[in-house]
Amino acid sequence: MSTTSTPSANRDKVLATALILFTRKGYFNTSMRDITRESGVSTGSIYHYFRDKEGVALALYQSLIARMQEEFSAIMRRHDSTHDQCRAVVALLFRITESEPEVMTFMLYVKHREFLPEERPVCSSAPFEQMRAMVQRGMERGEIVHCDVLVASTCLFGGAIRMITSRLDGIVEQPLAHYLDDVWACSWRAVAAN
Amino acid sequence: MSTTSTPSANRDKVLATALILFTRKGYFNTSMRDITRESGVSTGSIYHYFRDKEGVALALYQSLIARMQEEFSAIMRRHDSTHDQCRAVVALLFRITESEPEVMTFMLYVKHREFLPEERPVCSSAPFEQMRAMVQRGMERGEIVHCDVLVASTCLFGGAIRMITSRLDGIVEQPLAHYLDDVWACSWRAVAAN
DNA sequence: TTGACTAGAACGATCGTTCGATCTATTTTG
DNA sequence: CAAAATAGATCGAACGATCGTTCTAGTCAA
Repeated sequence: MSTTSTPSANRDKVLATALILFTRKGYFNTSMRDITRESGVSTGSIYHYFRDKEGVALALYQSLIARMQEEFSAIMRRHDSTHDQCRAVVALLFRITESEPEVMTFMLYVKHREFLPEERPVCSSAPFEQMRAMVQRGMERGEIVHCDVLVASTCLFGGAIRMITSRLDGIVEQPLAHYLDDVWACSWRAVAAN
Repeated sequence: MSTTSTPSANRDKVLATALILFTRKGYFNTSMRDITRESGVSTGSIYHYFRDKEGVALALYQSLIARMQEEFSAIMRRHDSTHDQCRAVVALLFRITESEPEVMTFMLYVKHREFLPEERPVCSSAPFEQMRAMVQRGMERGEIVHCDVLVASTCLFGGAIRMITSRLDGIVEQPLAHYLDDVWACSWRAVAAN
């Protein structure tokens, strides 16, 4: 099967399937046989593209991190003030949570340490550092109250991020867009300079 | 029947060992053999006290939830205003994070759904509902700005909770007590009525 | 004697991974 | 240009390791 249209079509199929299964059932509850069955790609092919099961998870993780990093960079280019940048970040995260919940689940809600022991925690990945950089700059500009950068960015984004995990948990019933204005009002008030 | 339990020392030893191993290596990376080796309790004894591996995790989870529920109830009894209650909650969580990081890790940072599929998510467990109840009451009293209760409690505690997970991740280097005042200032400002 | 508890060898299932065979498309050779 | 050679993909049966759990036997207190 799978008349190779592009050489790496199967590679992408494996990654897409892994994202679904890893987020739905968890990494350890997903066997390689599950991935071959759901993706239609044979064991041999998977091991041709990836070193092992961990390699699949790693490739997935890095591709999602990279994507997020690009989107954040675009936001930083598009908006000037820290206020607008950070609000755009929250809006983006809310949007992705609704349209691609698996992506958000894998980024925020999966405990990577358990199956990617080499990898640093998500919180120290590039996108999170970009968020801290925005806050840092906002502090220098006087937009954000002067205090520890870690504290400020944690408080600024903490509410929104917990809102996302609550939504992924099914605690929040309405689409996140419905809460965006309220959440942002609270979040910004927490760190606004005046 | 059910005589007042003089709970077997071995049962507690298993739970204590499981807490350490589950949080250090993860549930799926911890084998029953690991638990027998580290606890010194034989396989047969473990299966005498617990139905299966999941039963160990479940007992652990429920005991920690119950303990937290009690501590929160004590806080609600001890303090009057919502402001003081919620601040005491954050202070307590920060304190536990430092003195018993495994407890906090297991409560906040472990993805229970993967090995306790029957259990509801942490966010809808009793302690989290207590937190929401405090906020609700604060809103009725006029201490907290009137908006969706879920939004308010998420924003009020979101920063602190993310601070905890960051600390558990090793991103935050100072003991959490060092940040308590700043974090609480931000958190309360996010939802304070005036 | 009974029943709660301890012990650890053994079992069956399942897992991640390997391996040799086969197919296909591209490149090299005669 | 045709044929042969090479390299990249694909496939799935089979392997060895490890897992959670069971089972039988034994201990000890009441």
